[in-house]
Amino acid sequence: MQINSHPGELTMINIISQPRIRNDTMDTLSSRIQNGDVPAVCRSCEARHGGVCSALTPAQLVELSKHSSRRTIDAGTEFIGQGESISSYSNILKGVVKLSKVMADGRQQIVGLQFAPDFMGRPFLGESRMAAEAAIDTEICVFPRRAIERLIAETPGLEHLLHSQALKELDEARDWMLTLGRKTAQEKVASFLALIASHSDPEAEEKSMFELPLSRADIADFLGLTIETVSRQMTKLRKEGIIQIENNRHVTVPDLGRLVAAAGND
Amino acid sequence: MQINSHPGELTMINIISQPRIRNDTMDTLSSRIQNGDVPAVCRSCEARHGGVCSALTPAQLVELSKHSSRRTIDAGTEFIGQGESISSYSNILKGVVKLSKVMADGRQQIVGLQFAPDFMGRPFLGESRMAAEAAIDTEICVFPRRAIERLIAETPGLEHLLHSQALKELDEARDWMLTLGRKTAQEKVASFLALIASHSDPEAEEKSMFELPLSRADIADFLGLTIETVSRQMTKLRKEGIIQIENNRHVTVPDLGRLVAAAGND
DNA sequence: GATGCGAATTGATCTGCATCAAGGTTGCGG
DNA sequence: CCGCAACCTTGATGCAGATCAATTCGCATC
Repeated sequence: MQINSHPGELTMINIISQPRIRNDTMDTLSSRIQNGDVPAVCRSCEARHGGVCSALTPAQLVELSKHSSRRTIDAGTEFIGQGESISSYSNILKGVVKLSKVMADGRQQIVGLQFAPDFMGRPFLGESRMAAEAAIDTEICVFPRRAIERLIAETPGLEHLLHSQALKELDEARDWMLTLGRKTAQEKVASFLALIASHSDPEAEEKSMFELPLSRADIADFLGLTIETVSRQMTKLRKEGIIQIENNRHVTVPDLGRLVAAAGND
Repeated sequence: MQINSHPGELTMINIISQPRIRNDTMDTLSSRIQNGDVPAVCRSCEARHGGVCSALTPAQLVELSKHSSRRTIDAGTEFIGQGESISSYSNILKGVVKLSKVMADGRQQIVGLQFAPDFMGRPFLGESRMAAEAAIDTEICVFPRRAIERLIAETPGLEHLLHSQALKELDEARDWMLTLGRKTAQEKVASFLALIASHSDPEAEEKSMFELPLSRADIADFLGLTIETVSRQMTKLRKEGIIQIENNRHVTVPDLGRLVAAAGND
């Protein structure tokens, strides 16, 4: 296990003494929650609105926050191993996590990308069927397995929320199966870029600019290709004017429509 | 829509008058349910034990059975189209259903296989993101969308059951992503055979015999290959002694261990 | 700016699977 | 028993993407 905990940010208790950040906006968004009762740590937390915590009452938040802790995970560090037993769940607060499977001989496939404020963990199963690794610097809020499972049992809304997320991930996985099984290399790369664009800039209609959260090697593992093929297809898309590449990681898409067409989704 | 309804078997009401089948075994298995209160149609139904209905009380079963109907679907007929709006859910009672996605130019990928007593349908979403087609002759029990959603809201155990199935399907989809993205043609075919073997004969340790529920074309669409490649790899596996092929559809696996090794799962 | 190193690109060649093209098998209706 | 059609197998050839092999780029450190 290679979790990096920054001093003064590891536990909830330490964070409580920090100044609240962006509190005004949060209050606006969460008119239905009584902020006075919500733990201070949670008040500035994104996950309280989109993540698991949005299904909890203030009293439950208080209880859960006693057992949870924030962690910062550096890019490239694996924090759950394939086949490892699971003793905790977590919420992604910031960053991107890749879920991957490895074969005995080392062949690897990324089977999912998770963004904030996704919930991570496989409920009702003792061990992880894949590895989780931070693709870029990432912050998560970790809950002990026991606490979450108790909350699920007593809060139907929470199970509904996790069920919805599982269905969303299932839809994504099946979309990706079509990409892996039937698309050409160019379509695969375009599909990946379209996926990232839609996540980093959900309401963009035409133009989009973003930082790729994955290296070429990661992209290859996500698309079932090699690094070289990914690179060639990126240059091909660039020469066709569908994308512009600044710093290897920074991509501009002048016309999302053309990108989506190149991805084979017409 | 091409649903084939056999006269006398279409509605619950007609079935009520039929003799009960395998009633003794059923009673043994379901000691916790008062059979006297359970609708007669449901008493001989497999899905009452493994499927959605196992989470319902006898009173709920009675209510649901009033709105549900049995249907027989011939092999090869599509009964839900991609992008079609969903007005019902169903339980598979018998048979195999393939879920597939098609691209605009006709390329197709099977993204899931469902066996009895799986639940079919995408809760909380108005339209289907893929097509459903019977791979072999199949029987389903159809419930109106409204009825199921009402039951979910009032029965936490039902949502838990559907959540568990969604997680199971997600695990399967991700396993298949590894197969599609990183395995060779031979490993793909071996993986498919191993999958079918495990479904048709779950507790077999060494030897297994089964009927393939899919044609070569379907297998190709499931594996992201062509018919020809599937056929070649089947003969290759046969010549290597890993499988025996009787009638194109009937396969014998003398040593499951060797098959699993050929599938790349060591 | 020079140095060094991992990451990315680019080029040459190879190969696994697709594609194209015949046959062979099975089963059904006349 | 024959002929047709759907399905499967087998063979010959082509090509997309893998593999092998240099560069080149980006960026941090001195």
